[in-house]
Amino acid sequence: MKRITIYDVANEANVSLATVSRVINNSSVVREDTKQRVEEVIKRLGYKPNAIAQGLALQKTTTIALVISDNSVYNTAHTIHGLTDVAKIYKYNIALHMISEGLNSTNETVEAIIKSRADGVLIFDDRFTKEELQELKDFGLPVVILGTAEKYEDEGIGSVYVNFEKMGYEITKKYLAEGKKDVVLVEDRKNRLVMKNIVEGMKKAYKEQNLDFNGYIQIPDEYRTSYVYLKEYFKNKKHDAVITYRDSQAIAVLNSLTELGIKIPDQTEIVCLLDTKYNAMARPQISGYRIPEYDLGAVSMRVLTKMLAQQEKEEEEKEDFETEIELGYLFTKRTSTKG
Amino acid sequence: MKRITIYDVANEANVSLATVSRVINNSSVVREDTKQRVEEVIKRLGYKPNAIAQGLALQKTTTIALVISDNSVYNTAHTIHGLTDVAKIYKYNIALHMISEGLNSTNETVEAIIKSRADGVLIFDDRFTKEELQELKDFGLPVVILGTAEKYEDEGIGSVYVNFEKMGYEITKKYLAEGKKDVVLVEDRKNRLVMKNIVEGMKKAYKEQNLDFNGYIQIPDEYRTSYVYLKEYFKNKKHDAVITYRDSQAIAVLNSLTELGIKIPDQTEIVCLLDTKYNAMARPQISGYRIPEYDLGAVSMRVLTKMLAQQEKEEEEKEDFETEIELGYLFTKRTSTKG
DNA sequence: CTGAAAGCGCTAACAC
DNA sequence: GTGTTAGCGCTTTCAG
Repeated sequence: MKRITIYDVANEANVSLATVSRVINNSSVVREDTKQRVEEVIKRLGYKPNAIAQGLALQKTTTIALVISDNSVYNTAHTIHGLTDVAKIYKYNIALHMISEGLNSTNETVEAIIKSRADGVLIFDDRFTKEELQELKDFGLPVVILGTAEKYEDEGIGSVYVNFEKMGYEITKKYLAEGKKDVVLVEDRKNRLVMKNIVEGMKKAYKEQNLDFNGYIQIPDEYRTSYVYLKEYFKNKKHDAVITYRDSQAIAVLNSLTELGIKIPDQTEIVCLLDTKYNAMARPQISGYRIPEYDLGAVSMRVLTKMLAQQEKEEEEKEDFETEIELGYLFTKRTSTKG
Repeated sequence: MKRITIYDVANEANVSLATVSRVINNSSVVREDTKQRVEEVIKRLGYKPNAIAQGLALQKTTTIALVISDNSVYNTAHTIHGLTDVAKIYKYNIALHMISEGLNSTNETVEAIIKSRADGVLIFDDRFTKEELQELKDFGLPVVILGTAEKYEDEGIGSVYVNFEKMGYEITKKYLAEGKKDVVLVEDRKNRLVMKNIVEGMKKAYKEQNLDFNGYIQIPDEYRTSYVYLKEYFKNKKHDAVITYRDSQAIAVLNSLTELGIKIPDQTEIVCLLDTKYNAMARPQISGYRIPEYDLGAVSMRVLTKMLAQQEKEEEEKEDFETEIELGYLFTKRTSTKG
């Protein structure tokens, strides 16, 4: 299996490999006729430049390492779509690093990324430690964290996120203003950091009314699905409003309450913070916050490419630009809520 | 930003770079004390072997190109999970190539994969032409196609799939045997090849009873969601059973029928061929075929690694093994079907 | 406008 | 056991 190299086309076209290199890179001024000749040979021989060799010579791979966790992979499709679309525009390749519970750690992933000599890193996982992120930075890799609202500003790490604390605050405040004092949040064990943010927002709203928030429904370990637990839970507890993060939980709440004969939204309202099409398919339809998932990916990739471009520049040319971007969200009222 | 190379550690440890290479590759017999010394230096300097340089020297990258289409990405999470888990075991990296409508073609993707010098290719998209697949093969790349039942045997291309034709045949046959002669299938425009397979299976079942199948409900172009169309459609049409491919369509059918006052499953039964957790959340719960999505990824990656291992062997040592693997499926009866 | 040659970081014979 | 050296395929000065 002999693969065509730049030497082969140089020989065949009676030019030096430098010239071939020039035509495949559209660089400098190659005389039109020799360019034509070389291109003809390239086509005839089916030559494809070896990106690995280019990577070695140029000291850059034009690939971005994308880190996803086995938790997040189940709802990152739109985000990945956005991110790959932008990567395409800037001609970056994507190396997928999946963090799979029990199989590999964030630590090993950092190691793998560094060895791969990716040019930058996009992380969709909130379990990386400061030290691990620092290791990437020390290696000269721009890093963008996606989806969490933690502040990394001082670390020089980019981040693109939705402010779930604010979301939790706003929705709770609204209910409290309506005199509904019993607003609860259903735990999502797969997304602890987001949960923490939401809880903080809700607490803040309660505190403003001089009330204590203690409506965090934690699902005990022995329950595989929240549905099973919730169905039991709601037998004795009534709430003004139930808030969930994931669509499946919102639907579980809906089903539990409906089956217990509780009227939605009259007796209890339901809101899902991470809206999906499935919320609209439930009956009654579940209200939710639509977050810009595609943009989450697209914007973070764009921030990363900017950081990469910045690296290339001379010290005095560097521009200042935003590396922490908060994305908006939009409440979509459906029939699981009133007013 | 000076990065540590193998020379740096060789100097620091007072050995040649060959020795360093030996210890990082655990190869041959390096004396224990020099090994220790080298490892100490590697650690102290924070040296990480450059996978790009290794790739150039070894003529292999230990990366697999994974092709996913913007259509399939929305329901490939489990498959990707399975596939990355196995890749991890065999220490393969994954390069993600997303085919995005309008942004890039299968053609360009083939080009990118070849340039990247990936060692093998996993394709989760049914739009590649024979010529494109051939081009990959001509370059010496083992290819495994994932998810479609087309036959590539003669092309020496692996494939791992679920037999949807059989599924369509079986479910239809069952209904016909019960005397229910009006079974329909709802179109899914995003998955034409699968649709074709299902229709063929259903036709076969009808033909065996000397009946003609003409229950393929095609959604006109002007309808953005099947729900809108179906709700109108079912006003005048009653069927014994409605079959869909995607969960969202099954739920759309369920909602349409319920809202029109049609009793499920008494008047019409609903079956979803690609079962998901959302089917279990609908009320009544939708029956469906559970397909082994995780295994689809895991098995295809395993087949690919076998093909890769085979390449390494001498001609006479090559073993024969299955490169076309049909995965099973399991019908999960819920309340949208009787009997 | 084009060619010669050095170098990117590493591996793998081949010596010693 | 360990060192020397010739590539792997490409880019990029530097001459001409």
